[in-house]
Amino acid sequence: MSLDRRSGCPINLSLEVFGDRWSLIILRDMIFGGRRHFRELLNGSIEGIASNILADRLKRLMELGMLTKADDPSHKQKAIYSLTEMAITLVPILAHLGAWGRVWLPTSEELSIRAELLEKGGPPMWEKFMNELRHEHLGLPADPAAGPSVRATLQAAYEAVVASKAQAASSAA
Amino acid sequence: MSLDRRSGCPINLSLEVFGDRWSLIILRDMIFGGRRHFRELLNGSIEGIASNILADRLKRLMELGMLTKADDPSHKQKAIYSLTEMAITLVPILAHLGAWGRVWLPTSEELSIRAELLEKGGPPMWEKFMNELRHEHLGLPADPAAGPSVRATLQAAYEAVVASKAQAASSAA
DNA sequence: CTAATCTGCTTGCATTTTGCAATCGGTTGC
DNA sequence: GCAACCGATTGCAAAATGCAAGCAGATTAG
Repeated sequence: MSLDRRSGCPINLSLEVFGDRWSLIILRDMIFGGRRHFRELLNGSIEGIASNILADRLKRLMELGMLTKADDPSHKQKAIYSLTEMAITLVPILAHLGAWGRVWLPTSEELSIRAELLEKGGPPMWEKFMNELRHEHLGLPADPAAGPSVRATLQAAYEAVVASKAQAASSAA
Repeated sequence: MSLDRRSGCPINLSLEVFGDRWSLIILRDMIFGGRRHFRELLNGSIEGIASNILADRLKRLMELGMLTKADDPSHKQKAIYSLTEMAITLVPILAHLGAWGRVWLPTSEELSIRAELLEKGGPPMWEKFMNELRHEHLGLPADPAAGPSVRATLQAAYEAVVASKAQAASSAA
């Protein structure tokens, strides 16, 4: 379940890590959606991952060093998954990927608003976001002068688009 | 053979385009290796793609608008594949992907030197490279004051590492 | 106390995708 | 003429994926 190592090319090896249909989706939901539990990931992703695939990918991502797993102290049956630094440094790649997809692919408006804001925010916003993730997942100290979190900002923008679309739909009816 | 459209999320849609083990490898070989013909791609990639998979992916990438195909005027049986603007704008993503892989994965030295230079060159180098690709693949005018091509620069660095490794091996024997 | 619900998975099975090797009809260089 | 090369295609085995159901233990609502 580790790397095949078809070649030592950095692009090839990166593809061996998340060049499948689900690994990066899981990481996206953890990073941007703040999901930490199995069921949250299972029911939360709009693409509808199957539970056996999710279990397999979580295991694989742990073996590759992208995730860690711990007991949730509040619930003896809950496992809590955390991003490692290796996964947190994917943020710029996800930002670029979102920006590219927004330009060239038939994205939906409400789901691309986050990508748009993240692109406009640029590297400074990505750095701030990565520091917030380090705080949440690695226990590093939070920036005391931080203001609203990047995730909350993106989420608020998403909800505003959803609300304005609902408004437009109801006034049309 | 077009997009499944599991969701309208930009990251998801990007993954549906090149979130498999081969599509991005083919694009890498066209972009960085300058390959334009079926056989070049078949025999050129160190990962060893199978001919049926290559044929399938070329077809798929054409349907998605990432590649075009034309007759090679010098040979009635040769087809020449070209990158579209959509594919050329992947250069920054490939650069980030290479940089990430170089940090976190067991890359080989000779194959990661290109990623290192591309990372050091930053956005200005990426832009120059993209313009060179636009000249090669889209027929846009070349920058008259350009100097050596980015691809040639990267290739020379790769060959220098290979040569120095061969030197070290022979002096050890 | 008890029943329903929730927890992170696992199992069995059908379908789809991939990988491998051989091959094809046509073109080209010698 | 003939070997090498062109972009594929075919047949088949192996692996990955998708789907629905189920599992044992923990928790919670009534």
